[in-house]
Amino acid sequence: MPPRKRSDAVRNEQTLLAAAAAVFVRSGVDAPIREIAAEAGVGMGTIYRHFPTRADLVVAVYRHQVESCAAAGPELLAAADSAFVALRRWVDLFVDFLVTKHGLAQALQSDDSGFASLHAYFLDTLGPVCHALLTAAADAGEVRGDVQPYELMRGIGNLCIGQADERYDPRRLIALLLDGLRWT
Amino acid sequence: MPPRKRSDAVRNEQTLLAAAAAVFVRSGVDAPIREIAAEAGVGMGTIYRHFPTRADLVVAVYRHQVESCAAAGPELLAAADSAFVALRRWVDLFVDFLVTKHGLAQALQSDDSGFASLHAYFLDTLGPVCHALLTAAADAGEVRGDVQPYELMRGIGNLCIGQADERYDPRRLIALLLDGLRWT
DNA sequence: GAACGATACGGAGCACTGTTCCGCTTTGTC
DNA sequence: GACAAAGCGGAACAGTGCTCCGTATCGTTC
Repeated sequence: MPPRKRSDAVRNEQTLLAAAAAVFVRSGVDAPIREIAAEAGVGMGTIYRHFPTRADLVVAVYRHQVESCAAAGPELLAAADSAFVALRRWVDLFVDFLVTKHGLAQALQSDDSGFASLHAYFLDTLGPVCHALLTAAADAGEVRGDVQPYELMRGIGNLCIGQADERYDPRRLIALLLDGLRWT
Repeated sequence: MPPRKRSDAVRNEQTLLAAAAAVFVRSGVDAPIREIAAEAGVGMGTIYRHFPTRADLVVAVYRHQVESCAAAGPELLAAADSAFVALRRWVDLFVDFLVTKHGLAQALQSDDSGFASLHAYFLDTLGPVCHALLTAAADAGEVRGDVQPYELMRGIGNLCIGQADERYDPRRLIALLLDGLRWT
């Protein structure tokens, strides 16, 4: 069996998660590693030891929220009158999550190697949920059946990139996209 | 009247444009300034003197193509049977332009100060064209009338971000978006 | 074609960031 | 208390944007 972790390591990991969460809010998920290290009061080596890539840190910080979003999918499907409504509500949750995390949508598309596994994590966790909603809506004849979960999620993520202002509300365009999904 | 420009300055500006075009193809519009300088065989100071910000260089390299895209708008409107078809064709041109310039769509959304004026240039040049197409289609009752050119262009630009592959074709989602535009 | 002021050039230098690496410290155990 | 293993800190290196100024080149004037 693996040896128990040292108490200082456990403590530092928690400290780091809290610090990263605070810094992400303040400076976005692209914040300099040094800034997170300073916020946590640890050295940079400590961050890299616990979270070898930036994606690991981002995933750790947002894991609960992502999983909660994943869990909401089946619930919405069971509760809503139509599968399309469930899909729309789930997309709302997804969008709410993305737009409140500065730079996260951008990071999801970044080809920066430090973010490589972020893409994969989101896809693995939320992809099946999106697939279920999409399939249900397609089976009910509420949306066309030739759209894949991957492209829908990526499209939605892309539409969330950039600072929203009074001239650009990602939700408006995403609503348009979902309308386009329906039989024409 | 302003004094004539020095011949070496004129020559260098042309050399730089050619070099930048080549490097943008190879390494994207985010390529290091040093790489462009090396390609052109000039010092970095020379680049910054001619093109103070990266956006200036990008605009200079792509000016002709952007203007040609802008010019196509009215022509398509005059030639096509319906305003919606004209809009769709124009969007195709816009998308073709964006997806063939690695990193350009990303740059358009970047809040990096070096790209700040790029956004403005695209908006100034293509915004009115998009507005005309959108208005014509709305007047013909072919699309809803509550969508602004800015949000449409930005949405399309966003959908073009990231490497297209067999799982993600920006054109598919943009077609969906345009379909959503017709929904009343 | 020589001299000269204006213009432009080159690249060293600074600031900032990601990432690695290794000597030092802390922890848990005996 | 002593010891090995685990963990820590931050100096150091590499890549990049951008500035600044000594030097080189150009165009003009005589």
